[in-house]
Amino acid sequence: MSERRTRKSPNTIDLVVFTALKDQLAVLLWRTPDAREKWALPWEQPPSDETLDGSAGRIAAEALGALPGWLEQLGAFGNEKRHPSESEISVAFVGLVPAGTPPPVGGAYAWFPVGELPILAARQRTMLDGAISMLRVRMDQSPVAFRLLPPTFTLSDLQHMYELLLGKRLHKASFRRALQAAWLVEPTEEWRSEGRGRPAQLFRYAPRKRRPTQRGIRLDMLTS
Amino acid sequence: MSERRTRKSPNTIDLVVFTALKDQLAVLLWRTPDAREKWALPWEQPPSDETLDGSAGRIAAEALGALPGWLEQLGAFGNEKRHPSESEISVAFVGLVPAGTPPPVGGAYAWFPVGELPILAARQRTMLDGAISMLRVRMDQSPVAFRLLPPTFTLSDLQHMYELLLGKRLHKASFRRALQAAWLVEPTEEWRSEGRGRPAQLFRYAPRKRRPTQRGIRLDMLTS
DNA sequence: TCAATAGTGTCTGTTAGACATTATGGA
DNA sequence: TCCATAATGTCTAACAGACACTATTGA
Repeated sequence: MSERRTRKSPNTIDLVVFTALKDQLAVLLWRTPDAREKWALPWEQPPSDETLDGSAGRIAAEALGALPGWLEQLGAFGNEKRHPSESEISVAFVGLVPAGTPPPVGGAYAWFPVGELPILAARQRTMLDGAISMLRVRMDQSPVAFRLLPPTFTLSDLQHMYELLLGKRLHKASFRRALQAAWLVEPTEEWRSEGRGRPAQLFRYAPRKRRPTQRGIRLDMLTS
Repeated sequence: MSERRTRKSPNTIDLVVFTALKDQLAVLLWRTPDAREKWALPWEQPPSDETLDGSAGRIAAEALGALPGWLEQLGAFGNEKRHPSESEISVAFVGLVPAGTPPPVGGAYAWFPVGELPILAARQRTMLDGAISMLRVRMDQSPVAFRLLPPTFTLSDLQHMYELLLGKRLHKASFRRALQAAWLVEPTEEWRSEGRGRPAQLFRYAPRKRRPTQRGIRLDMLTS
C-alpha cells in the first residue's frame, strides 16, 4: 500500500533566517558545493511524508543547531523564477534568531547583512524581499523584535531593534509609554553598564493579557 | 530537451473566493462530481509551465466569468491534512468579488455564507480559516472592503462592510473623518434612496497619495 | 568635573469617541 | 405630521510627540 522508503518531494523548502548584526538585518546563507563561490538560501527537497512546518523546523535546526525562536511560512514561489533546484514549487519560511547567534562552524553557512548580499537565484531573491516585507507587516502581530533579541535586553536595545525594523527613529518617551501600556515586558533584577552613562535595567519579554483597547481604526496606510 | 506536451503539476491551486452576502461573508464552493452531495473549494492541478498567480487567475476566471478584483496568495498547505486530490502541496489563493456577483449558472458553483458551510476536506477547511484571518489582517494594507463592494456605494455601505470584516461596530462620525483624512473615496453626482430616510450620496474608490502621517506606533495588538 | 546614556515628569496639539443637531426623504 | 436615515458640528478624554529634567555611571 504505502511505500516503505520515503520519496523525495518534487518541491523544496527554503529558509530565510534573519538575525540582527551591527544595526542591520542579516540573512543566513549557505555556500553551495558548486565550483565557484556561490551562496544560496538554505533549501532542501524534504521527504514526502513530512509536514511543511516540520521540514522547515528540521532544516533550520540542522543549519543552526537549534530551532529559531520564530518560524512562519512566507508562501509558495513558482516556476516563473529560477531556483537552484529543478523543483516546481518552493515553499519559503521566515525565521528569526537572536542577535549574537553564530552560524554553525565549518564555513558552510554565514550571515550576510541585507545590504551586502551576493547574487542569488531569482526565486530566492524574491523570497528574501518578501521576507523583509513580511517582517515589517508582522511586527505588530507577532513579537518579531523580541525574537531578534536575547532573552534579556535593555529598553534601548528593544527600541533600536524596532527602529531597525521600521527604518525610522522613534521617540524614546513615547516608545516606553506604549511599551508600558501594552504590558509586553517585565523588569529583571539585573542591570548592564556599557561604557559610559548610567547602566540600563534588563527586561524580558513577558506579555500579559490586557483589555483590548485598540483605539480607532487605521485607514491611513491603505495606499502605501 | 523540454517536453512538448505540458505535464500536470503534482500540486494543486485552490481558491478561496469571497463575496458579501446579506451581512455575511460568503465563499464560492464547487459541487464535486462524486456520488453524494459534496462541496469543495475550487481547485485544479495546473499545467507545470504556468505561474502560480497565472493559474489562480485563470481558474478564478473560469469559475466566475471574470477576474476577481483582488487575488492574492495565502500560502502553501501540505500533506498533514487531507485534500480532495492526492497532491502533496496545495497553494491557496484568496480572491474577492463584489457583492451581487452571481455564481456561474449550471449549479456547479454556489455561494455559502461562512456561518453555514458544509463539511470540507481538512486541508481546505484550514485554508478557509486562514483566508478569513488574512482578510482581517490585510484590511489596512489592501482595499479589501472596496473589492467586496460594487464600483459605487454609499458611505453606510462601506462602513457596514468594514464592520462585517472587523466583526465589530464602528463609530459613524469617526469612520467618516478617518475616511476623509485618508483620501480613499470621492463623491459621485448620484444619490440613492433606500426606503425611508434621507437619500445617501454614492461614492467611488479613488485613492489619492497623501503625506504618510502615520502617527505613533502600535504595540497594543502584539498579543492578540 | 564633564560626557554620555538611562529613565521620568510635564506640556501641548491632535484625534477618537460621544453626543447633539440639522437635512431630507418616505410613510 | 412623524419617523428613519444621512451628514455634520462640537465637546472631551486620551494620547503622541516635544522638551526638559534628574539619575548614574566612566573618563
